[in-house]
Amino acid sequence: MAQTAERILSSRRAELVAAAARLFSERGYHGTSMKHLADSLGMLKGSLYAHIGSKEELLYDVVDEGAERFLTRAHAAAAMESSASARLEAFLVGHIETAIEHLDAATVFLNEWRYLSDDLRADVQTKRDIYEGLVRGIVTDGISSGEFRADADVAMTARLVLSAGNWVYAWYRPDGSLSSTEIGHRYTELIVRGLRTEQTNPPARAGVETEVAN
Amino acid sequence: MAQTAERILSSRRAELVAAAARLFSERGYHGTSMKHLADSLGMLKGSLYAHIGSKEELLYDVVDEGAERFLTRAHAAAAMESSASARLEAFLVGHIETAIEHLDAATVFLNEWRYLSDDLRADVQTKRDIYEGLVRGIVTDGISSGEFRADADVAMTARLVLSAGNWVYAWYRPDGSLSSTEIGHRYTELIVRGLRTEQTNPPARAGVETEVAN
DNA sequence: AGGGTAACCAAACGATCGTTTGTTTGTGAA
DNA sequence: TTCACAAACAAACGATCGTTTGGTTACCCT
Repeated sequence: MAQTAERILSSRRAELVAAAARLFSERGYHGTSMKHLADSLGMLKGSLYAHIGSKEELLYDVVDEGAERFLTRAHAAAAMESSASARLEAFLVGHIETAIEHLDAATVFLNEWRYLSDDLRADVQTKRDIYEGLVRGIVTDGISSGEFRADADVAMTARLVLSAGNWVYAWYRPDGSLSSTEIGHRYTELIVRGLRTEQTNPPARAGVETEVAN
Repeated sequence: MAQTAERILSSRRAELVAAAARLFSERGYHGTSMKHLADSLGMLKGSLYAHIGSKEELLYDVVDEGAERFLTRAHAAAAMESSASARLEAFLVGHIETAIEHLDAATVFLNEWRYLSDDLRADVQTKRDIYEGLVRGIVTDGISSGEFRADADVAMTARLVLSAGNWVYAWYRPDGSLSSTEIGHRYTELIVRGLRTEQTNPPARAGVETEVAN
């Protein structure tokens, strides 16, 4: 990838990418003009081209930055030496923490990546496939270890986890009462509880039944 | 709403809206020009304005059409006289069937509605709030009837259901092996299993574990 | 046969699009 | 003091943007 060298050398360029992430996430890629971007940085649109090659290159940088962040956290979660439930929780919590900490880049990664040209989009697609493979691997591990139900649908379970995480950007507001960690924890609880085999269910059983109304 | 009358009278207009739904879903609202739209219909861009008032009006029509479809199905599901699990399944299956049957409008409804001007977007936001309220109502009913765990998180559960349904557009391909009904059914199973109180768990317990396939 | 009308064309409007070019400024190293 | 270099300006490029205007078909109703 050609722009790695530039990215290391230029610090001003990183500011451009950060500003682009914010604008692309708010107004969309096609809804953001180079003048918008230049205005937000207090310069003229032509001056941007001292730092970048094209508008699309900017989009790729934002999207790829998002992809790399998600992948890094996911690899760490998948490599943990612990139960599948714990790894699934680490995966989902990591995903949601990443999405919220870098909400702009995550939003662009999820919404605007499809406007990349074929070559660049294929790059991103590869990373997305790897990402989904990591979740599926965790679920598969949980099944073969007996931790999860043997008849669990791996693909659909992985999709449910990703759906929960990927939709956070659409409803999360920074002033909400739940931390990103707490959100991930609660989602995981909901999902994992339905995945467990009976003997691994949490013990508190009699206590629950006393609270049943009706 | 002013354009209802026009919508009834003109059939050609409906074709414009349908073409706009397809293009907006593929290229995004800002990525679709009036020339794109006119080309797809074999006419000149200026001629479009015999049928519509503005490009944004077209976006609103597509988005609102999507919102109304989701709401209609959801009201029907919520009004069913059956268990909360059954209504939750009807809701989610209805959502996913609607999303897949009208994939273009659903995609635009989910992705492009934020580009509406403040007034029109507020209209849509109201409908989204009602929609979310319907899911929460079903979950709340399930808790107070004892069908769902008393400590279930209503807001997060509703969000999980909506996340699962809203993300379908992002991965579903018509050539896939699962029908929309089946997708909704499997998601519901995953979610509801984690919601149930213990005594309402499905009976088949020993038989499940023999079906190790996947 | 004539009037109405829906549908569309042809041409243009000013504004804005992403990008390029040549020049000027400020700053630190030699 | 000079040189180098990064950063930004000033101005323009052709293309395309959403929209408007005035005129031209073709068909239905009576």
